[in-house]
Amino acid sequence: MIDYLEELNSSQLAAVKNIEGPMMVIAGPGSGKTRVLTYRIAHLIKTGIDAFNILALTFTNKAAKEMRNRIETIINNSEAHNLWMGTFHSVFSRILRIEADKINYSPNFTIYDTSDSRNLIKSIIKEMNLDKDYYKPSIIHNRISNLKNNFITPDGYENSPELIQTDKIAKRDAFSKIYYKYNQRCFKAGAMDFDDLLLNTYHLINEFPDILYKYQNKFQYILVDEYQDTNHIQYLIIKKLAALNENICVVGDDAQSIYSFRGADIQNILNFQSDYPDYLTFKLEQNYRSTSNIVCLANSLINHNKKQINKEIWTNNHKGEKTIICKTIDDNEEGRIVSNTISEIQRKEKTLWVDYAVLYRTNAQSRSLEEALRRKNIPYKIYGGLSFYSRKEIKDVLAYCRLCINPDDEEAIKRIINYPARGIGNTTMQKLIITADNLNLSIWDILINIEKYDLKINNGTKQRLEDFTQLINSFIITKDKYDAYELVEKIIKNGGIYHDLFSDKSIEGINRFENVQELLNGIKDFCKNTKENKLDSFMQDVALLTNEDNEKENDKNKVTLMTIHAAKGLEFPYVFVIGMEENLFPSIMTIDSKDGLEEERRLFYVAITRAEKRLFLSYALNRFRWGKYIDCEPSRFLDELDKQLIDFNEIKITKKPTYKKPYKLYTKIKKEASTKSSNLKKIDSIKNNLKYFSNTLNENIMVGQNVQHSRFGNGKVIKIDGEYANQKATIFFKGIGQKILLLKFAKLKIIK
DNA sequence: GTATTATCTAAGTCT
DNA sequence: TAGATAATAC
Repeated sequence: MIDYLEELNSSQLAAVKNIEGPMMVIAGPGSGKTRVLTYRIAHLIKTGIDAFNILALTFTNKAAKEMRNRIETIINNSEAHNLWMGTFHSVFSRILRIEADKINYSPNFTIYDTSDSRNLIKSIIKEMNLDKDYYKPSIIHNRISNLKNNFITPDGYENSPELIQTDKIAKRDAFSKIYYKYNQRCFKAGAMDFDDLLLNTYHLINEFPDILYKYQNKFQYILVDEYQDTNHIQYLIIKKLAALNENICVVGDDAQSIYSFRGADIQNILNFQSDYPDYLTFKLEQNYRSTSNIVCLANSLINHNKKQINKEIWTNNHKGEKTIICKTIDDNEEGRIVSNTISEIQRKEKTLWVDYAVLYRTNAQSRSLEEALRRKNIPYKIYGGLSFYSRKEIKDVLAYCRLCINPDDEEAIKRIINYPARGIGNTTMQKLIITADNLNLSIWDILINIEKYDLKINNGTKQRLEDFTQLINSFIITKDKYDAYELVEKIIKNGGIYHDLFSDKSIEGINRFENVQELLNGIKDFCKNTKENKLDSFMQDVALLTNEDNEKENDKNKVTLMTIHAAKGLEFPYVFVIGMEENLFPSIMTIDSKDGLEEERRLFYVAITRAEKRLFLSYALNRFRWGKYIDCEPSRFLDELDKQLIDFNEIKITKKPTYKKPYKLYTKIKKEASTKSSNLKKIDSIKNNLKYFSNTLNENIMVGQNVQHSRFGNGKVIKIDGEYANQKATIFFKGIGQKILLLKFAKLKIIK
């Protein structure tokens, strides 16, 4: 057994050993916060507290998983399995599924993700014939989400002249009606959105004292990580749950609060102090992560913020190198410089790729980076952006699955009632929705009793609807007979998805097919690893999954590309923060308000403090944004950094290559080629361009070579067909078999 | 009702 | 620029 208490410094040890009572740990970046949390939980269990009685709320599911594993090794038994540990959303959805009947939901309720919610709002706006210039789904949704997070129901909204006035001015008089309808439709569809998971949990424990009591007794020890990023509802729920025992430990850092847009409220830290007057504070101020230069640089930045809890972050680590700020001509050059620098350091210092991270303010910035890294054959992985689970083909398959579990799910029905095309169009769908809405029933209720209602549809359409109902029913009937994998396989085959995807031989089509295959593989793994291998179990938290939750083995040693938000809690030896420009970072949306600006500064603080050994900052004078080049100015944050800790422009600006930007060239060609124009001259010139393009990107892949593919792993090239951009390689992958891949999309790396 | 093409419009961070 | 929507032809 590891003697865990030996590995802590005095303040960490004090925080770990203080078992009873309310306590707050203020933990600077790199100060061993996760260590304190894991050791504290391990210590609780070691002193005889039952793991069943511990609740730990983390910020990501990945963090929870890692922590659980570490606790398991520390305490050397499997008791850690009994811990309740996860994000607020996943823990609360688990409680809600157990207690669903109390609030008139089925335990199999659906979780609507952002796009489900927005689609629903969009159709409500359409049904109400509202002016879509004033009623934009995303704005309405944000507003609803904000209200929910501030605990304001539609009725509460109606009672607030102030809120009503705000919407009146914005010409959104019908807002409260939309809000009301949205809730009603979610409920009827047996669905909760992300905010409902919190709100309904609050309702549950607020209105059912026996349930509150049950969980108060169960969760005798509560730990909350990243407390600075909890919102008001989360605060209220924790407060209620902890009220009986008051054994609550919150861990956070006000300087790293970066989620106010999601309702996070630093006020929660102050509330904690007034709620539990006899609380104890532990400050972790020693940074073990970064060089002293980086720690001082971060301090010099964050001192510009007015709102702060007093603390002094310091380190014993050696000085290290200065931070480099690099000016570049445009975003493409920025990408090139970053990738050149990475490969240079990698060559000199023999590091792993996983030691590098490139961080940015917005997801859109990843593109120029990707291009540069690919050109240098540097393996990378992008986090965030379009998640695997938000791809159309994946959502389609999951919509079938959702219907099997909860046929009332309106968004799922809308998604697939005509996918694959079965002749049920918009008009029919509108009739169904309106009838259901009028009768206060779900669409499925109408479908299964279609004879009973006068929908004014012709017999052909009616037959098609009946066929659809029959199809879904056939899955529902057999859903307990098969495990999740078998059932989804049946759905894909019988539902016509397989046929639809398989017949599409375009590049995108092949890609979609592969994605569905990957989903199936994921479900197969799930079935192998759990006893509860029915579809119900698989679907339970699928809406709460993110890309990080299904990390692949061969993704491990890669350069990380992610937003700063996503990088919270992580650390890397080498960190690049790109796009240090006004209007981008700080974002243009925040520069008008002091609070907004302070939050952006905290965000930059988070970015800086991810770095262990070296930090590189860069900005471009020109950036391709919103379809055109715009002039940029360096970020004001750069001026706020201590100049003594910085070297400007140490990286030499590489000579601009003479070729045009391949990406642009390619999209242009794709567009031209698809217009089927038979202008010979044009095609000729396109061919020449493509030749150039494919030569630059494919790095001369030849028969017999060993190559690496991001998904399939290592393989050998057997055959190459086609010309230029249409070049296809037949490759044999170990353990997977033969695949035909289009070279320009396959992102192959030659292995020597 | 469906598939294709032309036009318009928005543009952030995440569970 | 890219995604959504409107317009058009089948």
